[in-house]
Amino acid sequence: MAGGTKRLPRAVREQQMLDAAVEVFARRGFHDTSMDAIAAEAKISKPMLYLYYGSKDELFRACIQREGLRFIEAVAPAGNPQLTPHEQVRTALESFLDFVDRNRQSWQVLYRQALGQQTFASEIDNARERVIELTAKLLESSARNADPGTNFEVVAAAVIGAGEAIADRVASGRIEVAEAVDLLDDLAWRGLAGRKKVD
Amino acid sequence: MAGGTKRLPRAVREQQMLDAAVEVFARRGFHDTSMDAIAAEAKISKPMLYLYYGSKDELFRACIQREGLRFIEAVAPAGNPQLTPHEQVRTALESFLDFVDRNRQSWQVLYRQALGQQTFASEIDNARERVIELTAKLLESSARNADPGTNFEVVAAAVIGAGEAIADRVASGRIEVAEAVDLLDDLAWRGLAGRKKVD
Amino acid sequence: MAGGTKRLPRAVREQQMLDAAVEVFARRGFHDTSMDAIAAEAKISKPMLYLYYGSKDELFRACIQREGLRFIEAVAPAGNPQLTPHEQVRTALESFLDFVDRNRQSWQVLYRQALGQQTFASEIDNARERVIELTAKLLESSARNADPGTNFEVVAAAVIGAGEAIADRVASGRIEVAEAVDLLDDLAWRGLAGRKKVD
Amino acid sequence: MAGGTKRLPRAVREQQMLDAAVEVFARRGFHDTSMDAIAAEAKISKPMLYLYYGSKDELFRACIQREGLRFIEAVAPAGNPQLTPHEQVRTALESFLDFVDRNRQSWQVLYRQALGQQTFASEIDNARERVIELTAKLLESSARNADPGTNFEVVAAAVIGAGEAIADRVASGRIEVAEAVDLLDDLAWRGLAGRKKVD
DNA sequence: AATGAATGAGTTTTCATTCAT
DNA sequence: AATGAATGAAAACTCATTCAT
Repeated sequence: MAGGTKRLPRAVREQQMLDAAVEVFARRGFHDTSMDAIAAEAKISKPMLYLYYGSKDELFRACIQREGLRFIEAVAPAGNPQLTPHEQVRTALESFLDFVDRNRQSWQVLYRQALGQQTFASEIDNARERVIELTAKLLESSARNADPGTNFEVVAAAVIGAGEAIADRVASGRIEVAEAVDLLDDLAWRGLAGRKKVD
Repeated sequence: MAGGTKRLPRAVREQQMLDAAVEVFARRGFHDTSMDAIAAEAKISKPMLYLYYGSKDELFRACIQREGLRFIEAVAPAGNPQLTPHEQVRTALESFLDFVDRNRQSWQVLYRQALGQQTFASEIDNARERVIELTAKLLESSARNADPGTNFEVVAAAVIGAGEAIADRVASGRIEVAEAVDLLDDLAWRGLAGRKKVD
Repeated sequence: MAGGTKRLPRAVREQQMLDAAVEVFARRGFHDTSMDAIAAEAKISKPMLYLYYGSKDELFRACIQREGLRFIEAVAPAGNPQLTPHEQVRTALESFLDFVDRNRQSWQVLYRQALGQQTFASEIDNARERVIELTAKLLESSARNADPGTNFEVVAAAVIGAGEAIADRVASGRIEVAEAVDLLDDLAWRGLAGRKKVD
Repeated sequence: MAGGTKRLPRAVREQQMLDAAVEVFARRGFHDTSMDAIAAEAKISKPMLYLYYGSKDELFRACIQREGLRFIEAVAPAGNPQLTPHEQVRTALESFLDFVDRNRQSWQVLYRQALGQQTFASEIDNARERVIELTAKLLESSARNADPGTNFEVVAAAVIGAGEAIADRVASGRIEVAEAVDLLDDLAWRGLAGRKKVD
């Protein structure tokens, strides 16, 4: 009677499980999260977890994947050709930091942490590289007058890196999204020297 | 009489142990490293480890601390007042990436990974904050003409974040230190828009 | 409408299941065989298996029983009164080893293995005892001139034991049926000491 | 205080553990024996078991090995050149069945059962083959007047097989060692047909 | 008649950690 | 000062078995 034991279609259960997994992984970290804990959180039995995801690793991988997708989906729309290059970059930044702000746990623990989990670092790096590529394209089209030899992918990596650092500050509440966006936008566009005049 | 059981002064033993610990933690990651493995690497017995460091956590903490110090020591000299502000920033960047290049394991696994280890994230964040503060000062004195309201600490965080991202690329051999320094220096100083002309 | 869910008469289903069970038990061993695997092999659902056989143990028992029957059926015809005693024994041997040769898996894994499965040892022993009794009768009538006090059942056990050992060698391909039959026949009839002259 | 927790030298513990393992494996069978049960029987903790033997499989293997050695040691002395061939065979048989009689558990479950444990069958077969070789040599030198083409190894296999079957009857108390020895000796030497005249 | 969905109960295995010497 | 011996506690994973449909 106690609410459990419902027969749910596969797809629903899958999400229910991922939700629980993300939640607990986020709260306690990968290694300190037991399958028992996830099962409990999802209000299902452990074997279900294994039935659906095969192993703890796979489950975590699935979490990363889903969150990665959501992440990309949140940032991608910035690439709207209707906007000027500058606006596009700004929008991307905004989407990014906004996503982090609204998904602090996912960001702080899933993303950051997975990088520390040898086994999954590549998964994360893939997602990140996709974001970097996307960003590189934005930058490329937004900085037409830049040095033609510019390696935009690396520049994008740097910019994303800066964004990540700021994102951490957003996620930990040390800075507001709006302020962060302004700062990064400004910094990216005009650099340190040009914060008033040019060097 | 036979091999082993040498009585070493405390300080020596401590380093011997930390060396071993860093080595193994770096190679296998925090959770996948057993105290057994560290003891074996240090060629001492496990109880010794506990005698000196009390617990695995403390031991790891000690590793972080030492590496953090080395890190700061490597970067600090950049704050040489004899150099122009620009030179100081450049030197700092160079020291930073150089350190990473020469200590890839420490960087990639100890530093990055510790961030994922809930328990130690603060340790790392402390070290990082110190670096950020240092950098903030450098930036502050190197950008005298900047907007007076500029929050240099956050800017520094962003710059360090960019640096970290690039550092990852250095550590994984995807980019050379020299090139990375040039790129970051250029990016930081003139921003995206100013890479030739102004926006 | 689409594939599956055929309604089959009980008897057919039963055989289909036993076939699958024997196949998988033989390939992987009792404990390493999951009900899932059997259901998959039989292309039916697990509950079906339980509906028909109640439990894994019962299912295995059913396998043993069926194979035991086939076994007896293969050997029994040797008891043809038209044949001389010697011929009968020889024929029995031949049938036995021939059965093993043609049912290597059944022999090597089902039979041998079941002996190791505490729970089923008795099942096997029963089947074996039936064979031994059969053999004992054959021997009794084929060795009219033997010591009248001879305990033929034990002799039969020994002979069957020898047969089993040789059967293992047949099943593993280390000896041919024909050669094995000759050897055993000779050995049984004349013993080690009398291996010079003919019967 | 409760008797446990003594510091024992490695060698002693090893035996203590093997004793317990053999005991429990024998009583319950390989798969139905948990490491917990063995640890309890040995009055030590489970980790010790793993420290010394690495895994359940290895532990079982160690049991087989030890029992196999004891087995061989029990039978080997029969190969005393002072005895006549006939005596040697008889002594071997006697040692064999005597060993089984005095080590019923070892025989009935370790030996028989291991054969059913896919993973260990080869271990057992090795031990058995060694016994067969030994026996083959005995037979060869005890049956000088046999057909020169005789494949003694196979004959030995048959004899040992017969012996095993009888051993089972000994182990289950259905026949006395003495009677069994006489019967097998007689059977082996004179065969079924020759059960009238004396040696 | 037939099955997809679900789980209770257990197993092996691994560590960080501590005595007794 | 130094260690071999020992363990409590927990985690991942599996499987026979049963509902609800």
